[in-house]
Amino acid sequence: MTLLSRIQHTSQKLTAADRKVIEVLLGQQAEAVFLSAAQLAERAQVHETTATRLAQKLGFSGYPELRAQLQREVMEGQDAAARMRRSVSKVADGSYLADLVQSEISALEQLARSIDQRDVDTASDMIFAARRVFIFAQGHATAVSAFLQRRLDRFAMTTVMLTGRGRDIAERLTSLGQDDLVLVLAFRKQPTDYAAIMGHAAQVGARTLLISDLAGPTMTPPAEHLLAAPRGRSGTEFQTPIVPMTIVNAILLTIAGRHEPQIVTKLEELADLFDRFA
Amino acid sequence: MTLLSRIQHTSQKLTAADRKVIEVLLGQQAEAVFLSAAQLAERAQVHETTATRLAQKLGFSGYPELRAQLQREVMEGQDAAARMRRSVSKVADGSYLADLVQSEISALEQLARSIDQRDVDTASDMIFAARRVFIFAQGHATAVSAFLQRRLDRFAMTTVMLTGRGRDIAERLTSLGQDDLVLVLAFRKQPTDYAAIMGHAAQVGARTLLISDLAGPTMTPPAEHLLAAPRGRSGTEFQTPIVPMTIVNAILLTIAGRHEPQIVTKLEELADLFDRFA
DNA sequence: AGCATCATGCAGGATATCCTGCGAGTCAAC
DNA sequence: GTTGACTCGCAGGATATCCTGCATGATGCT
Repeated sequence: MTLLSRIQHTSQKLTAADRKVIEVLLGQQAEAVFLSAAQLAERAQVHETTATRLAQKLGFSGYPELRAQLQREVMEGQDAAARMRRSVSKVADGSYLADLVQSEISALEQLARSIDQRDVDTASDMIFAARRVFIFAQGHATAVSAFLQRRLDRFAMTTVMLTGRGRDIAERLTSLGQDDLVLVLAFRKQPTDYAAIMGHAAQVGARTLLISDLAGPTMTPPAEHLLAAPRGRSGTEFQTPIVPMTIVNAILLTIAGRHEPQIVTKLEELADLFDRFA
Repeated sequence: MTLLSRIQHTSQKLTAADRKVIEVLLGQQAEAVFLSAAQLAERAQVHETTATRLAQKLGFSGYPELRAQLQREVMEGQDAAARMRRSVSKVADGSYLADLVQSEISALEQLARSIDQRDVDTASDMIFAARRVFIFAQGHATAVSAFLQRRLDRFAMTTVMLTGRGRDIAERLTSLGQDDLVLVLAFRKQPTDYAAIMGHAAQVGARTLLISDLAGPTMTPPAEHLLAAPRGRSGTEFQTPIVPMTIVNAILLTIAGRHEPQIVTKLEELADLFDRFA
């Protein structure tokens, strides 16, 4: 039973003080969900007791239950995606494709909420300004890094892949200088060589950019700039590279958009090159 | 100071248990704002104490302060999300990220309409039944194929990558037999070697599967089974691998789901299962 | 192996939050 | 004016929530 219907159902027995409380409760829902009985009462200019008794009048065992109900309602109201997800999984059970699409969509919605365009701008500028871009990725992240590298090459940027282990990376890192950028793609947990690479970058004055998921903020040492968003299905381990892939695409689009003149001509030159080979 | 920046700033001092808590905190923000220290700790599978101490490490006087900070940020974030959703129509404000997310979402919705789960089932069975899977991909499709190969390897399947040009491919194709499957990832236009590969496969009796976009139906000779969906942003030069990537993920999920003792319907349960393979 | 350092869990106390018995005040009916 | 019904606030107890000292165990270094 919804809070509103409970209120209507009990409206005859409500006092003036009760109505004051309800006014705050419904009028400031977004904040009210966090308030204790005393805080709520203070906003409504009534005594704390009134809050407790109102909750009981409305059929709850006490104030905390009332608040929990309000929390549920507010969350559902705002999470339209959740509502959709429920109905879909109910209709199309056994359809992995439909389920997957649904969860990817909500992951993308979450992405838009997690990262601001300004952060993307910063990342784009860092890449565009770099003399060379060293891309570090391991495991599943290589799928994203391969894509990124191809695109940056198209933009006529110089990229260096850091894919192997220890030694291989160290060798390729020797030339790293202060005009270069180290771009790390890492998910789930901090890669073994992460600290060493970041440490070296800091030492030679290279800039650092980390694209990650929830593990991003915990990696140490921290990168100069971080783009991180949860990769779908909070709590579960099932995660696809869709979200980081989209982050990368947003960066690429931004580079293209903000530096259109240069990029476009590079692409045209490339088209000529292709023609000559074909 | 934002919670995220505090986490980054303190990342050196964070323990494994701390990270678990942070994962829940950020991954399930919407719900975490309501949880008590004990409830949060339970979700993160750590002791309540950890929550308290994490809050102090991050510079709060205690857990309640941390939660209050999270509440503030979530509330602001929701305002921001609402603002963004409202201004989605006018993309001119330079928010490439928001625009991109929006178009990816509609591309995914289109995908769910274009491909039926039964087609995914067929593809999954073909892959699972194959002795070896030969994966052919070129250009941007390699990003997807690399991902697919990694996953199939985790399923303990035998994969062979066909990536190079002409000669390289021919050499690796010599062993192709009738128990094998040729899986082609190709977008935009038919790759140069496509016809040769498909021809050879037909000759030796190998099965063929094509994952593609709008160009798929026009490729000749046709593959035995085709999974194709438009990749959004029709007409634009910039196309992302999100849709084919999601097709591949659906296939992988289906394989995992159909060949596991227990029949699982929920994606949550599948996630665990999938993780066991991954 | 031995030691130091640190992370983690436990137990108990401190605090915040909530509930309830009691009484003062208000109002209307008689 | 008295009574009764009701609202509201207070105070104290009950409970939930949180914090901290201590012990244990893990880890790493010498």
